[in-house]
Amino acid sequence: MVKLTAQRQAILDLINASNRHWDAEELSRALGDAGQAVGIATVYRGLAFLEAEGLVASIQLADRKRYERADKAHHDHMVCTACGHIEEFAHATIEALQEAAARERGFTISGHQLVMFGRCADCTKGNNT
Amino acid sequence: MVKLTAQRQAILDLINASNRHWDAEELSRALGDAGQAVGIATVYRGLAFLEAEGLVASIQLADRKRYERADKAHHDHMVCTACGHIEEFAHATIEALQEAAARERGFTISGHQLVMFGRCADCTKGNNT
DNA sequence: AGAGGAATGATAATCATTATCATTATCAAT
DNA sequence: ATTGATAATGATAATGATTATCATTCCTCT
Repeated sequence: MVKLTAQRQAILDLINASNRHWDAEELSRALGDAGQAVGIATVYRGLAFLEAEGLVASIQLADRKRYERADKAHHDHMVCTACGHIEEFAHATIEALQEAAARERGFTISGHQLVMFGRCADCTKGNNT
Repeated sequence: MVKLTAQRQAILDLINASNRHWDAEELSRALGDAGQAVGIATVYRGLAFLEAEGLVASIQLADRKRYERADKAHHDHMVCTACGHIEEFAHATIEALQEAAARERGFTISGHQLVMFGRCADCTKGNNT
């Protein structure tokens, strides 16, 4: 079984090269621009594979799924509804309380997602739409 | 401007009548079964209106949006990935910590969503798929 | 070199949601 | 009650992200 193919490696490299939160199409386009064209279907499959292997992480937003590096400590996200900026934050206490709440209810949690929506610092000041 | 029409009232009544988390199609089907047929497009528009008015609340899951009563204290959700059961939980401390984290970063939060995924108590015991 | 199995890529299909548009209902003023 | 303006409805088409299909290509092992 092959697995980490050239295309998947290219996707992974691109994600690892920054702190961006990419969607599938952005990745396909960026790879094309870099001379390493990868079909959109392959990008989707590659992302599913990379995520299953724990090599990339993702957040499910309302409209699309976005992927980011996995080699960071666990964190959650604040999404600016004005400019799209995504900011990360980690909070050990919140994590611990979540787990406790799940345990109390007999839930075996396999994951969670906390997303806060609002206006980032810049947009709060600048009065963006 | 009219607003709370018969169809919207019917949607609202149905949602208020239980603790279920409905998606648009379930609502349309249930209304049809109850002799009060409402077109699917009207259900979507009605839900958007009702949510904008604060009359219903929603959670955005990976695949679809689900609506529930708004006349409950704020709470978050645990979703069972085996049976689909949705359980609610409220945690004032988590809420407060979230707000503090946002404030620290200059974020003006307008909302948030915390969803935990895993197996509910029954499915953990019963070994469902 | 050839076979078997997996990955790729172009494209069709799917599915939730939104847009379109003709028709109908509602409200206010006559 | 009739008209007119405005908004809502419902059937259906369109959209957009994601997944499935399938012929072709690529590995890897023999």
